Amino acid sequence: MYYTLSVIGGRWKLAILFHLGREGVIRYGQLKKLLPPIAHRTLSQQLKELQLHGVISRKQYNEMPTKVEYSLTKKAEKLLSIFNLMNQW
Amino acid sequence: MYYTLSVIGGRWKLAILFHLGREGVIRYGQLKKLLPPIAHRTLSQQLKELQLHGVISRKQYNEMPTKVEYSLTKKAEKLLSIFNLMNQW
DNA sequence: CGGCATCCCAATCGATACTG
DNA sequence: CAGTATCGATTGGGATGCCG
Repeated sequence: MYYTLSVIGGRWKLAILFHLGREGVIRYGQLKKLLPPIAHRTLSQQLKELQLHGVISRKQYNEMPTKVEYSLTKKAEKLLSIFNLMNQW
Repeated sequence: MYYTLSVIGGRWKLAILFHLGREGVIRYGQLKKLLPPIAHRTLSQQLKELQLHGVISRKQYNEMPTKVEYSLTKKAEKLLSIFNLMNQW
């Protein structure tokens, strides 16, 4: 319960998870466009925290220019029902 | 969704709602004992915010010494299923 | 007993700039 | 394109003390 809040409780966490849920796989830049006016540093940071909590996964392609894709993990998908309840409330 | 988080997102909000759910009606001092090491000012503040969001109700008795009781509103009871999901997650 | 005001520190987040 | 470092502004909440 407190754990759950610690995972989704950040300023942008819900929005990030929500968009990942809708888009499936998404690149960093795309995500940033969906979330204005989030700051670059802030998005990176929140993504990193979500990774550490194991709710999103990160896939990096070593091309130039860089390409990084994010998606939800299985663990995160179980959160979706909580989001639904929140929406209804 | 963001609204829900804004209501329950405080440092102690979940704990307060949780205890109110278990105890039903509870006095300020009792609640404080259940929540150490919360600061006096902090508890007052969080309770006030919860009131403003309409999830708890406050009943004051004009006795000496003062007596104030808190309880959940109907609105708050609908949150309980969300808490359950969070617990399972 | 419970609420409110004041002061203050720590965590959080944004703006900006540099890196590969 | 994406990540990291630095700095500054904002904010949440803790300590303390006064009030009815």
